[in-house]
Amino acid sequence: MNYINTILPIPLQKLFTYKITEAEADFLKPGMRVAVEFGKSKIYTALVYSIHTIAPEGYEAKEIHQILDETPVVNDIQLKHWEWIAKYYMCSLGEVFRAALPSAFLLESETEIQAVAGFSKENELSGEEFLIFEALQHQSQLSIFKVIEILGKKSVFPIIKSLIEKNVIVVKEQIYEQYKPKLVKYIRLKEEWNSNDKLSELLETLSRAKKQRELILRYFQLQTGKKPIKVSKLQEDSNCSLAVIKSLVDKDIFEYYFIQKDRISFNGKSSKIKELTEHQEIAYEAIKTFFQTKNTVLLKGITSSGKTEIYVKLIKQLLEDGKQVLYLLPEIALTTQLIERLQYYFGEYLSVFHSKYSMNERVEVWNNVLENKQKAQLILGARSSLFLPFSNIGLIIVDEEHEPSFKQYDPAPRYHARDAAIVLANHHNAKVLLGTATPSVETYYNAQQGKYGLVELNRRFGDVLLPEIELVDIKEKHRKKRMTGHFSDRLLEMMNDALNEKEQIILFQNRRGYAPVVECETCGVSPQCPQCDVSLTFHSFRKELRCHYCGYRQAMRHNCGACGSEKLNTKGFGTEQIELELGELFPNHKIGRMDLDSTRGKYGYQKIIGQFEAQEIDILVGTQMLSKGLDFGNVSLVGIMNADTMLNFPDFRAHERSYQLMVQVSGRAGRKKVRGKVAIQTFNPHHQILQQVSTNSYEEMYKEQLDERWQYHYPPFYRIIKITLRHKDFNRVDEGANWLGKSLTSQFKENVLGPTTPAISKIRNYYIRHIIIKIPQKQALGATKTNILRVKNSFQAIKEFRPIKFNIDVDNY
DNA sequence: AGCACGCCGACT
DNA sequence: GTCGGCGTGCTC
Repeated sequence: MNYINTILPIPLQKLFTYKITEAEADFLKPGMRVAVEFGKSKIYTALVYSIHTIAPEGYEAKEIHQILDETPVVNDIQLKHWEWIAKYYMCSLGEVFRAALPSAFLLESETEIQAVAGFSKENELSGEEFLIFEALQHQSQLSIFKVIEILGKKSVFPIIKSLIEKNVIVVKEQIYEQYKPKLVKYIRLKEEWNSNDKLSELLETLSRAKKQRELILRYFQLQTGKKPIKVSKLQEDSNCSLAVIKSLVDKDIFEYYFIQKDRISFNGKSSKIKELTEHQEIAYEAIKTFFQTKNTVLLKGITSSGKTEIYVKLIKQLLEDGKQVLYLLPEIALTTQLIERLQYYFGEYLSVFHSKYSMNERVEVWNNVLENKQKAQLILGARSSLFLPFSNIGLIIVDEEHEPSFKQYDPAPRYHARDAAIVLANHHNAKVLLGTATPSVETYYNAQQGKYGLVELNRRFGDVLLPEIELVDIKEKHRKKRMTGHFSDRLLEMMNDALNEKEQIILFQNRRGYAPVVECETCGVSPQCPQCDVSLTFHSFRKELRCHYCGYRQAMRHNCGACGSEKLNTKGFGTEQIELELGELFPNHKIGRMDLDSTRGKYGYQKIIGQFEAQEIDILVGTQMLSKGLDFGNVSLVGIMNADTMLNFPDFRAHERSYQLMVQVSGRAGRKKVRGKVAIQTFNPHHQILQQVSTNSYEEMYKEQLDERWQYHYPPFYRIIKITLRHKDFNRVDEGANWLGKSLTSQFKENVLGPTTPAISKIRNYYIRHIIIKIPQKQALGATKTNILRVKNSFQAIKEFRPIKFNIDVDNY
């Protein structure tokens, strides 16, 4: 007997064994997909993990339903990498599988019912059964969804069951492959007309059809280009209707044919690579030298120092060596600006992989990488492109290495793309280049320790000076009544200067400080979300209150829900309000806003950037999004509205993050020619991080942060694993968390923190508890994880605790 | 994770 | 008396 072990896209640790025939055993290889029945009625896409002849004990293996691939869609290196991810990040292989494959590869099954021919005892059916029976007389099959619709209720299964028993219907699983190749319709002359002397004969026959004759002539004109002719093109050029073309096809003169088209195609020319400046050249050589002895190199180059040019030169060399290159960057930095720039150099080798791409587009990129096609030699993508089926990577670039968005938080696998990339590169024997102006403390530590090579680039391109940073004390400005709304007189003065010079301005308002909370002036109560432990935020656009955690919304009310007072005040400020204030302060200038709300949709965001680039917008207000990868030549002033909200955020990385964010945002100022200016408004200008930002002292910031990390047992000295418990019943999570806390403490002693209640203690009606486990460097990581899993098992053996949702997040930073 | 099975309350 | 609530246990 032959069997396969398969990975199913579910969070279960085990592999599942299915029976296959001998022929199937010969055909199947690890990495191919099969459709299998799982449970009573569900069909899943499973991935073949191994093929063997060992019969499982204790149960009878089911047969597979169908083989879905001719050749593997996942290769051995990927499987090895998945196993590392599952083990390191403490999740199941199934969860990695689900995250890795484009959703179109995970086919969906849908149950359909069909009538059994010849059933006539209609009077034996109940009313509802009859409804279904009758519907099936008009349609050959019905989906369960339709049945629900017809009966107007959710629990239709008993009725379907009874109909099956009475032999009225049968159930059929309909499987859909979601990927459809895109076909383009072309047209050509039928073979028999394809010679010169036939042409006159042809025109003769059509002597009475003027339009058709014109069309033929136009066709010949187009044909001289020797390229296939699209139907749409012919139609457009000839100005004829489709009917004319169709009648020629009907007359057997033309025929249609189809060519499978890639949705993502590049049409343009690539061009020569720019010469590197002297400093870039030195950095480039240093990187190459390090690569001889180190697998990972950190390129620490200040903003606007031209890191991209160095990447480009490295990529070029790798491509010439016939290697694949993966260029990872945070989603928000994946802007058209950068894509265009790289397309300019590597057009025909480049594919982009992006969550905003459609399912079909993603499958195409996947297949191109799998087949190692020319256009998939360089992949530009966000963290999930790590899962593409590379066979021959030579280099992985992780740009903006410090970006927190490289870490996936939910759902599992909770992996960090930078760290997973380093492991992936090892599997490929490839190199990793981490690039950033502001390395994360962990990475810089690794570089200092000699684990990574370190290359610095401290000159801006064209030797433009770093922006001049000014701290504005708004506490004092408030006291002296020099504030207009949220703007200090100093910031306004600088803005006026810039506008007079016809230069553009970026104002940065951190998302954390976004929430404009409504508060009653009489009793101090502000409206809360009924499902989460947060205040609702006010959105003036729709005059409503919203919860950012669950999406709950309600109309803005005019009196306080607690005391009835009509004195409601909006506290806090967000991008929206800044935009409003700007409208009053600068009525003659165009103002744009960029945040999650204003950039919905695939192009919403490009549109705003486009307008700003074209200098149609003078002042752009925005959140974090603004700090990444955007390059605007005419921006001379950057204003940070309030630096304190981010500094005071309760997280051991708050200071590091604030530093990074402020430096990145400041980097938007004065990228060409003139030296830019940055104004940072704060209540606390003596804060050491602000001082470090204004004097550009990364080293000092790093040392200070590292000291704190050492003192308080944080990474890179200790590793952190965070456990989250969630349940709708407050007492149950509370008891569960206490039990778990005790149990873990008996294992790991003082290295267990908590259980703690997070600042937002309830989301979507689920109460939350956190427990943090710190792991000293000398403590074995693998053994620690095994121990944690053991405790988890005994936790879940207690039946009151079993319904509590249990998440493990390894390296939750 | 889904999903079916099974055992208790509020309705035709 | 049924419908439907969600606790429990299993899935090759």
